[in-house]
Amino acid sequence: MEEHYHPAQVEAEAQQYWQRNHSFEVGEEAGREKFYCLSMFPYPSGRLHMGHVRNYTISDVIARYQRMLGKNVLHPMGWDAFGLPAENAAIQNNSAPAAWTYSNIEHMREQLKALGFGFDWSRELATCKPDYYKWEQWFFTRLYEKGLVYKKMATVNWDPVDQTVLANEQVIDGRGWRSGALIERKEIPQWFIRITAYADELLDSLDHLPGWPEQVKTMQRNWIGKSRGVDMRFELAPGALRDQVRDIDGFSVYTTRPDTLMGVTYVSLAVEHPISQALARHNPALAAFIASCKKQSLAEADMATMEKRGIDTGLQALHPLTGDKVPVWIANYVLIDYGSGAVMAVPGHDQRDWEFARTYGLPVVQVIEPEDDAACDLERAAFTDKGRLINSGEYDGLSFTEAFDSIAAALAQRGRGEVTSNFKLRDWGVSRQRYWGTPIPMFNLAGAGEIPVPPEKLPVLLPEDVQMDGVHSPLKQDPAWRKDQLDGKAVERETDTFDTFVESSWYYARYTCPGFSEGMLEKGAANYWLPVDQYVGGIEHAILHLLYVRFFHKLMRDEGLVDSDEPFKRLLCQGMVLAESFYRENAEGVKQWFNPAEVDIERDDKGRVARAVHARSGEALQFGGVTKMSKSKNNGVDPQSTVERYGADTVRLFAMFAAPPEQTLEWHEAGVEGASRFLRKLWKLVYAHLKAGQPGELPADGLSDVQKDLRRKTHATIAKVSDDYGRRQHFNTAIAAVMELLNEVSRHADNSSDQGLAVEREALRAAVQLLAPITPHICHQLWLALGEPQPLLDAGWPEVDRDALVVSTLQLVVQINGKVRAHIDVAAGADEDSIIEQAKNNANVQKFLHGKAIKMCKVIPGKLVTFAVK
RNA sequence: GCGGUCGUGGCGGAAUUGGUAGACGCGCUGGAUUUAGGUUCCAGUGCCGCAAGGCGUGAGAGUUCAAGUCUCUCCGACCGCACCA
Repeated sequence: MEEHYHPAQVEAEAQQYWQRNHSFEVGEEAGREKFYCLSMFPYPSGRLHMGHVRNYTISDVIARYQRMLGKNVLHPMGWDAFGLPAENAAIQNNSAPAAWTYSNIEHMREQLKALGFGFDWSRELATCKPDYYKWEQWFFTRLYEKGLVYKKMATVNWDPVDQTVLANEQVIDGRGWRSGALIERKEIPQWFIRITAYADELLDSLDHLPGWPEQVKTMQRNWIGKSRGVDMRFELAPGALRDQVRDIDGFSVYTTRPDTLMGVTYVSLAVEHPISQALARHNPALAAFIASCKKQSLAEADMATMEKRGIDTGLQALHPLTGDKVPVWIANYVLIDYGSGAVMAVPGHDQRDWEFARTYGLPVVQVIEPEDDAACDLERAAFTDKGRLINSGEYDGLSFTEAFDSIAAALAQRGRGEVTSNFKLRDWGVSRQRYWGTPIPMFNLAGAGEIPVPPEKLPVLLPEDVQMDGVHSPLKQDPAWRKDQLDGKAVERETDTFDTFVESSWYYARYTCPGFSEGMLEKGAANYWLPVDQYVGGIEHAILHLLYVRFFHKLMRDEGLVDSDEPFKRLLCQGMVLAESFYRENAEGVKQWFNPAEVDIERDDKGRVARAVHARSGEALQFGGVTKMSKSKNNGVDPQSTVERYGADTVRLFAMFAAPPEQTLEWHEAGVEGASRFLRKLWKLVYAHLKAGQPGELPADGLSDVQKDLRRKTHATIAKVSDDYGRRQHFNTAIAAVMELLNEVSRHADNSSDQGLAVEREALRAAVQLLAPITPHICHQLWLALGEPQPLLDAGWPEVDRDALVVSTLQLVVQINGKVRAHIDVAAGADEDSIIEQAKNNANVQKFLHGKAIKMCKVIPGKLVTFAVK
């Protein structure tokens, strides 16, 4: 064994060993417990970032730990290869998205290998390859046959100058990012998958996912947004304007608060509502209002925070119970996609309606009063709590529940409404007007209608050798590509491509049989490995991706492809990676950001940052806070250069040590150095241990107290670390526990006897095994150095020797009125009375008990003795 | 705006079931060794105080013998919001 730790050499040797032995290539083994560990596959953006490193280190640690427990572990990797950035890069570099993507994959694969992740590379897949997207296309046509796919008009961001559709991301302050033109909303026909048909199941089966974080399940529940309410019908009142909406005689409204029905003072329609559209054809003011709304952002966050505006249509509707006339308005905050695109406005009891009514001078009527002493002043705000009805005629005095039922019954009796459930969840629009994606496998017919592309014509190939003009999709620019024949008739190919969430909704299943050419999934393999036992990925995917995947799994189940109901048993959502940011402001107030690697920090004697200075120029810089690593703040730390400098094990160790996985992680160079220092120390301890001689057999008894203490620490550490890996998934505390163990080894070094060496050997052997999932390279080498016959990967997990944990005395805390006043050592088996006696005899305890009456005295076994005195 | 999460020393964090707040690491201070493989080792380090002790987990209240942990109100930061992935 070398005296000094040389990470580059150690890591190259370990990686060569794994590669030579195909250590991570696995197959189905009947009768052996399997474990499928999956991390979210990366978008091949060009270089690995620290978020990737964190993600894959977490899943690698879990996979290696499960393997050491003896399981058959699948840990695959692939590429989420379609998407917008490839198109942008292609334009910039004047290359094709495919070429750019493939070269990024090559580079990133090497970066991943350098980090020593134990992936089964034989199963690697890329979603932009026809043998992958072919089955996605096939599956879509199956869904079409089942009626789970349909086409409808939907809104997109339209750049009127470039004549193209933009993603929300490409709209900045309401303008196109290239043209700078004011963006308009435009309705175009698009394909949808009927996720709402599975809304109830997606909601209900959340209750059967104990391995998912509660917050993710809550977010999904709220996103699905099931509510119970009443769907009711407002007839239009007779009047002059009725002619303009001749074929429409009313509209429906959904509300979860039918108890407030007597407080309705107007109704509001969405801009896209058929009545709004019809009236606008005759009314220039309405048309102008609608046109101005079309300039608004599509993003819901903007919709919710924008100024609420509206316009009176002049039309009136009839209240479904009283028959009173209420004015019909058009308002910019009414969503066409939720409910029926119309809302009944109750300004007294809905804050948004209240603000709208205040702005436009509409009446505010109170129909609910508080049941408790809650504040209710309709001059200041709406009263939105549930309460008791007033000013509601025959319903006065009813509670929320009573009023809900009575009013719903009255509406039903008149044929004006019924109790229904409603979902916030909307069907999944999968059409994208872009080139670099899976072509949607549909033929559009000359007149109207469409035909799914038959299986023998799949895949619909995406041409890879294209020129990007920077604005339009090459598919849409190429009339020849569109043309096809079906049964001798000319048909036209759909030129839209799929949302990339479609590819990422089933890749986990395809990993079980990536080369299968006879179908989407090979059932034997899929059902051996699925469901995934552990999924690891960013919290930013908590809703969309994770909901679409769950939906797809159920679709595949109903197609007979998989047996399970849910794709992922256990889910871990890791936090973001942050770093310090530094900038200098120039005379125009423009900030120039400097990478932390170029900044020297001067500290005061308390260790606080006193001054930050640009290393090369010596210029003073401003501190921009600790924020998410990003291009815009130039605070990304490059994994590759960090690996080259410190080694992969150090990078992995720091990533796991600096925070528990679900929290944000602050990347600090000094912390990385600390991790590196620890690995050198570990190496040195093993080296010194081996130099001291051969250990003897570990004797059954006759150990010194110091030796017993070290054995106790060793086995307590094994127990703690196993729990941290398996149940808690808190790897930072696992590492801290091993650090404590090694601190004890170096403090109480007793390598002068065979017996002492044996105890030390046991501790070091355990430490190497316990760290192996996190720092596999150095542990691989140290394990060999310790002369172990089996490779570490398959050496198993250390077992706790319960006998080593036995203690003869315990330290208890003595509290008086909740304050710690003494520590006492008591015999392990002591009874309560003698413990209390011993506590009372303690000098400091006596001082605090003196002259006081003991009101209460209690022993919490193994922890403390507490007195309450007066 | 809606939904979710989080606020603990100079910093990252620990405290797992209401029971010793600050494990482990970074930084800093002092000392020793060595000036070459990004040294190493020892001691100290929440704040106030000579000490006894007091104070202390974003702010304010509450429950309890006991609250970082439970409840309520408020403040701040972050994530998601359906065409970024």
